[in-house]
Amino acid sequence: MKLEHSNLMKYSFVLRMEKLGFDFYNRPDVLKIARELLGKILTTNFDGRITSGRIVETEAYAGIRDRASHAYGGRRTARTSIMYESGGTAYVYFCYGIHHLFNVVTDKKEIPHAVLIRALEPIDGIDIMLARTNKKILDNTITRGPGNVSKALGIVTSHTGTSLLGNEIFIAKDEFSLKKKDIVTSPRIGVDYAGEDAKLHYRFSIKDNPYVSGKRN
DNA sequence: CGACCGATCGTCT
DNA sequence: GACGATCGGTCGA
Repeated sequence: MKLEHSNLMKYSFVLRMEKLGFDFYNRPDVLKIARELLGKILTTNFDGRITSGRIVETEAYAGIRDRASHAYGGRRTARTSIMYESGGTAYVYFCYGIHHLFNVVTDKKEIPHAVLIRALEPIDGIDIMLARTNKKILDNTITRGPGNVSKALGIVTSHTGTSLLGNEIFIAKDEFSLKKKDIVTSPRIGVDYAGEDAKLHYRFSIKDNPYVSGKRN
């Protein structure tokens, strides 16, 4: 696939950045937080290797009442216990034997809400991302889908439990903002096992952004 | 395009 | 022992 650079990079500029703090994450409405995370900048800095991208797709997982959530019914295992930490913690788990999926834990301690980061538009460290993903040229698959996001940013399951208030993995806001009409909601991907909850519009994405996963926005 | 399929392994039952 | 909060490739219309 060949794309014009200008078409591929719609939101790759950065204005004044400010790291999101404890108060952003420790709020009860996970749907609101998932929506607000659109347009924010996710950065990883592992040994000075900095990669970042603007978040263009998220999914909310609403704790013990949500059949699609790993914490449904209050389920608490060695893996999912991280979800019960306070907001602003990374929950990373291994999926399908291949992918490391990155989630942001939200709400106060003991309330296991989380937001899955599903897609980014790359900003910094594109050369590093290309190396990590074994790609030669930049296209819109490099950070499209949650498995690819983690691969490009170097996030693996050992990062589960990392505080997002630190300097290794964090999310920042800048002066970028979205209008309501720029945000699309839809059912979550790959949660057919969740019965009625699979139909909920808990997925949020930026309209027409080429990095959003799935078929057509 | 859409449907299908194989890869691959940690986690939980 | 079964099953994924996935991805990328292939095949056929």
